[in-house]
Amino acid sequence: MHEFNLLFKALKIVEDDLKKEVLRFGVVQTVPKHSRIVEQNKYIKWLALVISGKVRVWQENENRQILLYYVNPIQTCVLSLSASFRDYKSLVNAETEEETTIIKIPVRFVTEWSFKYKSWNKFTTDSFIFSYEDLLHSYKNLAFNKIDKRVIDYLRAYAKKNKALSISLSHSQLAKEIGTTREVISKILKQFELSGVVKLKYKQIELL
Amino acid sequence: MHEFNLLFKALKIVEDDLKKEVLRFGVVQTVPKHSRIVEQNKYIKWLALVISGKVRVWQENENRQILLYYVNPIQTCVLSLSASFRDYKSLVNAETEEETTIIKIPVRFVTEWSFKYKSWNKFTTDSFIFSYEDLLHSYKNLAFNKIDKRVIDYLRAYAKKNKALSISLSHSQLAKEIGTTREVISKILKQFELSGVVKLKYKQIELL
DNA sequence: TTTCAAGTGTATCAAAAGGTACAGGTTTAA
DNA sequence: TTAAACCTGTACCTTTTGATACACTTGAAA
Repeated sequence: MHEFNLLFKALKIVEDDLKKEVLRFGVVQTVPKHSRIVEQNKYIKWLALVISGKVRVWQENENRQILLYYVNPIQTCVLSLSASFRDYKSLVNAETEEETTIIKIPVRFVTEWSFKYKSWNKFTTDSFIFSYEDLLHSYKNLAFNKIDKRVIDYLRAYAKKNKALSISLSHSQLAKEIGTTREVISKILKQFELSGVVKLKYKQIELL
Repeated sequence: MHEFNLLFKALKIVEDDLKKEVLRFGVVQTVPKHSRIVEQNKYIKWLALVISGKVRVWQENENRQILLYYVNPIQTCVLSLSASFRDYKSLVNAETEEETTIIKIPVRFVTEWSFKYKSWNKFTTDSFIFSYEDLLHSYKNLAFNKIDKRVIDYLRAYAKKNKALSISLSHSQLAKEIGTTREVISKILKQFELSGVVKLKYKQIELL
C-alpha cells in the first residue's frame, strides 16, 4: 500500500490505531485527466486527499469563472474538509488537471479522528489555516491589484512552482484563472512582450 | 463572572475542567470605542473573544482599505485564532467599533484545549469553517459583482443584521467598506435614490 | 450665533476593463 | 491535404471606475 504509506509520512501519522482506521476505511482511486470530482451544489460524501496529480478548484458565475486554488500532493481541498465537518453542499467545482490518485475517506470519520488522534487534528487545523491565508491573499490581490499585475504575479508564481520559465497556457485558460476575458489577456501579454518582460509563442509564455 | 458564563453558554462549554482553565487564564477586558486591538504585522499573544460590542477587521494597502468582516458577540476573530495555532504575525487590522468587552486567552492554551476538550475543538473548527465560507462569499462577490450591486448587497445585509431599514453611515465610511472612493459611492447612492430604492439623508441611508 | 470641519452633489476628464468583430495562424484528425 | 476547431492579434467602441475640482449643506462646538 504505497499510497497509504506516502500519506502517513506526509501527514506525520504515527498512531497505529489511526493507521489501521485509514487503511480500513480509505479507498485509493485513480482518476483520469479532466474529470470533475466535485460539483457546485452537490453533497460531499468523501474527503479526498490528493496523493499524486493535481486538482483545480474554482467558482463560477454564469460565463465567468475564477480560480480558487490548486490541490497538490499531499493536500486536501479545504472545502471538502469543511464540508466533512457538517453535512454540506459544495460551494465550488473541482476537476483533475492531470491523472490524479486520491485517497477517499468517508466524511463521518474526519470529525471523529480530529478529536481522537493528534496528528489528524493537526492536519485538519493546518489545512484550515493554510487555506484561509491563501484565500485571504487572493482576496487582497483581487481587491488592490490591476489585472496586469495579477497576470504577471500569476505567471511568476506558476514558473516558480514548476521550476521552469516557460508556461504552457493559452490566453483563454489564463483568462479563466484570473477571472477576465481572453482579449484583455491578449492585450496585456502583448504589452509585456513589447516591454521585454515575456516572449510569446503558440500556447506558451516565456518569462525573460 | 457574568462574562464567563455568557461565554460558556454560547460556546456550549460543559466540561468543568475547561471552565476552570478558562476562568484561571482568561482575562476580561473592556476596550473603548475606536481602539486598535490588532495591528498588521504585529505578533498576536492573545486570542480575543468578543463578549459584547463589535470589532471591525480589515486589510489595507496604501490609501485603500477593504473590510474583511466584523466580529460580533460571541465570536472570535478567525485570524487571531489561526495565529494562535502558530506563532504568527497578524495579516490584518482590527479596531473596536463601539465599546467592546473581550475575554483574552493566551495563545498557548488555544491549541492545547482543542485536543483536550470537545467543546473547544468544536468551537475552533466551527470558527474556521464559518470564516472560510464568509471570506469565500466576499471573494466571489468581489470577483463577479459591480460596485453598485455590492453596495446594495452591503446595505441590505447591514439592515438585516441591525433589524432596521435605516443605515447610519457616511458615504466615505461606506466607500471604505466596499473598497472604493467616496465619489463613486455618492454617484451610486444618488442613482439608487432616483430609482426609488433608497432615501438619502445626512449621514444616513434609508432602504425603501 | 457664528464658525468650521465633515459630509454631499456633480461635472469633467482619464484610465481600466469589457464586448464585438474579424483576420489570420496552428494543430489535429478525418 | 483539407476541414474544423482552437488560438492569437488587433481595431474600435462602451461601460465602469477612479481622479480632480469645486460648490453647497449640515451639525456640532466655540
